[in-house]
Amino acid sequence: MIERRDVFQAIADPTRRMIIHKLSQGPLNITQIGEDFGISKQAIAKHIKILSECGLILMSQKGRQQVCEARLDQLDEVTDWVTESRKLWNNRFEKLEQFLINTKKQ
Amino acid sequence: MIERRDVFQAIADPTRRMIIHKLSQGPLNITQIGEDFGISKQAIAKHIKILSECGLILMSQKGRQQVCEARLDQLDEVTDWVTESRKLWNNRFEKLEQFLINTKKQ
DNA sequence: TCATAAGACAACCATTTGGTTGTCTTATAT
DNA sequence: ATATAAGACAACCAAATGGTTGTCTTATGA
Repeated sequence: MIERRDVFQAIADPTRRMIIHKLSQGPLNITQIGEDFGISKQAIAKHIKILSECGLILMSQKGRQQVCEARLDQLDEVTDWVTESRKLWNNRFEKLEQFLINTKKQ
Repeated sequence: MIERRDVFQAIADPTRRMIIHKLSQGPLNITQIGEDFGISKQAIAKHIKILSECGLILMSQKGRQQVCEARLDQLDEVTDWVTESRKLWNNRFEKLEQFLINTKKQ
């Protein structure tokens, strides 16, 4: 099995997508993030760990609080892959056409 | 736990991303997709099932072959979410600014 | 015609995932 | 000064994931 724990896997979980959405509007600590979610603070902390491990959020200490800040540049990896796949997909007919031309030649 | 098995989860696996990449260039049957991957045909078939379940590929019978064709429109869901999050994130300073203005007023 | 290749179906397995609870440390606010 | 809130750390758990192998059915091509 190949190394996982990348941006794609990070945004695969709906809870983590909601966390990112929430943090997009400004930094929050772990307790604040946990509000509105029906899960324990520990569960949130685990999600935070995953998100920070792949660079989607930045942590900073502020007293006893752990402040989380979104850092969405890494999402480029996702849009890049989608764009690339879409590009290939849109060209798929050209490939077919080329094949038909080559076949006719013979 | 919330319902998973969506496009985000489908593209979370690197093998499935490679399958999509391969199919972006034209339809293939399951055996053909399996070539170059170091895993069993059955494993490939499982990935195909997941991808077709969330509409990223279309299946069609051709004799005893199962032909798979990419259908990447569903990836909009991903780009839409990324775009939306990015938009919020880019506006986060305006929010802060507004807060500071309101604070000064008092 | 008949061996064979394509793939469905099922059982199984180890690891990962997403969550829980409990204990411990340490800043903070009254 | 001290109760308390924030969160780290660890152990635990059920379910999901990504893979395997074996058997069975059925089109196909020599």
